[in-house]
Amino acid sequence: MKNKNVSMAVIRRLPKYYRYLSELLENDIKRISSKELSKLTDFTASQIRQDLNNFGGFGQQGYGYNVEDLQRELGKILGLDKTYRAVLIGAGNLGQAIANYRGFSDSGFEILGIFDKNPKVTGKKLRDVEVKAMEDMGDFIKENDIEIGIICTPKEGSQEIADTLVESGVTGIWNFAPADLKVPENITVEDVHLNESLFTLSYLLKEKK
Amino acid sequence: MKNKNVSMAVIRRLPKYYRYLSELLENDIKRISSKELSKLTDFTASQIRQDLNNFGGFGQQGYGYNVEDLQRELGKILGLDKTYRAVLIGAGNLGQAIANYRGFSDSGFEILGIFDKNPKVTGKKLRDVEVKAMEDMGDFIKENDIEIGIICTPKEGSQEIADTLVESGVTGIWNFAPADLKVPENITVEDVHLNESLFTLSYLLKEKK
DNA sequence: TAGATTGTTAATCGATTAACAATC
DNA sequence: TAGATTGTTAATCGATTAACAATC
Repeated sequence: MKNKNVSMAVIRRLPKYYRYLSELLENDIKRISSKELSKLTDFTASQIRQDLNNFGGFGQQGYGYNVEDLQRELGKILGLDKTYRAVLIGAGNLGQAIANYRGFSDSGFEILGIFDKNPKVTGKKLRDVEVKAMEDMGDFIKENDIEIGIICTPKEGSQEIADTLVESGVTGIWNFAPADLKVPENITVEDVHLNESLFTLSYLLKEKK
Repeated sequence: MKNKNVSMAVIRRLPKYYRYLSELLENDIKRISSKELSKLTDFTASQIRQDLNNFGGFGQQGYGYNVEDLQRELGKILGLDKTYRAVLIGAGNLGQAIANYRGFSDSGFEILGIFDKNPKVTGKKLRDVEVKAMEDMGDFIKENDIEIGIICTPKEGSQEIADTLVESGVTGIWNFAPADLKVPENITVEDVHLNESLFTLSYLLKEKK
């Protein structure tokens, strides 16, 4: 698999390919050309072929791509064939929403521990997982081989939480706190900055006037 | 204000500038150079100057930028000086989290109506707003001059909801459903595709091994 | 004034699009 | 086989970085 130096632009398009291929599969469509996939995704056919060829030659001249094969291969490329062990920090509104989000466990992400610093919340259960105190997090991560931390706290304290996660052995962080976390370069952080998304919407609304 | 044809890449950096400038302002820092801002944001100083100059010459040679002025100007550029009237559709986990999210009303977004198709949910209150039946949405939007619709439903039905929103006069959609909504080109859609973010994290984790 | 730093033009880099030979 | 469509190279486009004159 020749997947060296794939640009972030390409990587962020992969989930969309995967989504449409999964839809096609559900609808029992067997084959698709880059041209047809272009209509669905709004990427150009040329770009689609370029993107896919970063990972291998999945198509066939004169035919196109086999939907089932390509979907499965993209799933592998995205790492969806494996399961990840995760903890979630911050059992507020957003944390609860993420913990209860089904699409999440469906994609192979298991939330094994939930932590909150608020004693009023600890002890409660979310999806069969009891909310524990922040102090217990480090040991829990080590004992349970946790790979991913999901930060659903306010920005205050988020850096300290990230530090603890990294010290305890987590390699990836899904960060919903509106802050840029500083982590060693071997650690992956994927941000979901709702504020920034909202501000972008605000800007675009104003411009369209 | 010479803000024609500003690229999306630039626009998506603006909220980050705004966030750091707001932090500097809180810490009573009066001035900042592009070089210093570069250290905070991890964008290059050159890029920062280019970006800002899309909207005007906010700096002063030999001095840098006045934090308070620049923060205020960026707020205006992002449209944060105005309030937006919004409705939210889908009072599930995520919908509740968004409805209760404070940073949201703080940024000038008011959720005036919440709608759900589930009769078990309608009638309940979220943040003083009663959840209404889907059928009432169109009229509510027209009567209350709603500008923004926030879609927090599953992908099933999300396109129909978008259609109703647009028909009723909404001009912007904040979309959390994992689908690409088809809307007329004068309508703005800002997507938050949690699935795609998660898949990207999954991919990156696998690569770092 | 001298030093610092902007605003802006020019150079570079990277990503997208176009073209087409290979081939199913 | 003829038609279709890929994989891949070359051309174009756009975004980032570098450089520096203007100027506070």
